Amino acid sequence: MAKKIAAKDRNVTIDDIAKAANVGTATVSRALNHPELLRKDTREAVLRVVHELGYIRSGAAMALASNQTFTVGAIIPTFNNAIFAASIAGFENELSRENYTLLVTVSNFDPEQEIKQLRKLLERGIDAILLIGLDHSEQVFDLLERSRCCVVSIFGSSKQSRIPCIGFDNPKASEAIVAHLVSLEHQHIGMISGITDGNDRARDRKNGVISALQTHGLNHDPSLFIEKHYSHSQGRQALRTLLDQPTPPSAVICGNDVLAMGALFEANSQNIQVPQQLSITGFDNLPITEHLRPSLTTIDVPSEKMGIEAAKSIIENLRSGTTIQSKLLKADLLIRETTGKAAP
Amino acid sequence: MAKKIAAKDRNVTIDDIAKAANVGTATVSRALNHPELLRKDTREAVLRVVHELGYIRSGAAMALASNQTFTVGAIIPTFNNAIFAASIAGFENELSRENYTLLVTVSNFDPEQEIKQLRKLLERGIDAILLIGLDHSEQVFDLLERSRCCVVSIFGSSKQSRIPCIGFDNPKASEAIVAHLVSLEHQHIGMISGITDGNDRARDRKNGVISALQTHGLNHDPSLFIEKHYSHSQGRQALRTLLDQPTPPSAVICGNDVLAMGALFEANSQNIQVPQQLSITGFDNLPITEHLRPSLTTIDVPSEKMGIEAAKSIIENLRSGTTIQSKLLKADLLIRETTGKAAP
DNA sequence: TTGAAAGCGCTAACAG
DNA sequence: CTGTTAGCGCTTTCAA
Repeated sequence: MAKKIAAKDRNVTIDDIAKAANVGTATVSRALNHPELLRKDTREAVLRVVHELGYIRSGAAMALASNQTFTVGAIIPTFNNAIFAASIAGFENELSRENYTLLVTVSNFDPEQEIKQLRKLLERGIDAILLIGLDHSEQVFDLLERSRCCVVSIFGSSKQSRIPCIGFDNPKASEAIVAHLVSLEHQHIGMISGITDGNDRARDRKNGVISALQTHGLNHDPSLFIEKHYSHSQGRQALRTLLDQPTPPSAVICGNDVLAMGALFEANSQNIQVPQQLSITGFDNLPITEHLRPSLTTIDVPSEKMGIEAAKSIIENLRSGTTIQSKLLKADLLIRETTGKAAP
Repeated sequence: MAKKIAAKDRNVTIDDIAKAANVGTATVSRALNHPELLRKDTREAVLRVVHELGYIRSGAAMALASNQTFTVGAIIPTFNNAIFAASIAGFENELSRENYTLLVTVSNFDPEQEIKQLRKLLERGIDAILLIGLDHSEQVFDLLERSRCCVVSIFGSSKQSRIPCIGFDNPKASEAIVAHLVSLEHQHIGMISGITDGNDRARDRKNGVISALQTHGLNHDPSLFIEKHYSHSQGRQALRTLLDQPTPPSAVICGNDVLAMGALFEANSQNIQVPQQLSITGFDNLPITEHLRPSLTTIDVPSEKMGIEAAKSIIENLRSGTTIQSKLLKADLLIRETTGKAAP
């Protein structure tokens, strides 16, 4: 009796299907994975039983036997920035269409966390993994190599990355911003950058600005370059600091849109006219930035597209073993209302 | 030769460890899962070898043998709304701390998609699952029941849900909004609601408004109630429609902050003074809403907290089999600057 | 405290 | 075209 309950309680397995359909387990497996190998009636008979019994395959058993999980991992710095959400959305959507599932973890911009999360993902079993940017600890590269797991990185811009990278040219984008501001006759340019330590994107953006400044024969005043964590309030605070300088900047370049919005909100609060008294630029083109008043001049980062392309590359690699090619997408300057002629 | 390469190419398994450490596989397993059962020196010896060989356990094999995956699934409507991102962030964070991993999929507000995704998650193998809201197709409940998978839903407010639910009282929040507007002497109140079909949260919020209107003896004018998909532009468009009515509302209640921001942006564009000429309310309290000018009056939805609580309940259930208790968190009205006295 | 060995449910040779 | 069967790498009795 107890036994019977236990038996009923057990999940339906491939053996149950095989028995009920009067075929071997291999045939059931084929009906599900390689239907074209079966005679039409056998296939249909098996599939009918599968439906009748509400059979759900065991991913664990499949993974163990076939050595693939149809699962792809991702480690993102945070969920609290719409830019990563957009990439993950594109990534998930594309994976899902090909019947892959997404395992997501968050590193909180912490290298140690990233190692831990990677180890966990590898242990769980993944066929491929998505990483953000190019700055990763040696252990990460090590684990990746030893596990021979397919990897793709997005958001980065290095041409000589150790892992395939679908990104865009961060420094070039920075240069476009500087060129734009210079064309508006700004001479005194400041920057609210993200924390550059361990963050290649933030570093690339900042260095791009600095080198462009030099290119245009402008002075790079370190006291006008502030690094902040990405948040509205940090952006606000940074702008306050900048405005407190002996000679405040006439234009502020921000490391991303969140910081830029913070700066813009602060300017609003202080009744500083943007762009008449102060120009502000962002980076990312979050959906909301076009609706702000004034709307934000920013870089149109292809966040969703990077996710989609990354997924496509991964799937192709998994299917046919083609090595993944790095790709540089374009990220154009979007001139909107927060930038204007420098006050005389 | 080829054989040797193949051998080297193979992943390190528990057998390799057992052999290298001169113990049985059971001992290795114990060293990793129940270290307290081993003598100190045996344990340490095994662990040393584990590190030396860079051993990574096979999640598939573990799952197959132990019938648990240490993986939890989640199906969210979309990544394109910071509110879900916040919940997922809290959820992931909490799971991660207990060494669980998160499998995320997106339904795009489509019941068919949800079924497909659930089936996929179940097949991949999950120990528990997080769902948004209480509206789910019969098949979802069916699958859940048959798989005996631990479930929790967040964001919903029904007291008599079929699945445990960690949410808040949506109708009550709506009532608070109406009461607030009434106290400001608004008599002509409109609403830009989310699409209510298949969305219990949107429905609860809308119905909450309608019934509160009645409670306060106000007329519910259906032409002032519009349903829109959640996006800034839909919010803008809806406000335009509302303002085109013969007698436009003096206050507009929005189904969420995204719609509210859209309405606010539209009002800004049309140079309509908020709140002097028009009051607007949101729902969710997205981080950005406090920085807008005017800042948005909205409902402080405990999005992250719901994620955290859900994760805690799940983990407790998985560990000790305690059934999950539904919980109603509070979601208070946050009176900010977009609401004011009705124009006379 | 440890080891041997029987599965877990599926895939993929191999054989027919 | 289909069935038999040997694993996949781990957990977990059961015995020692």
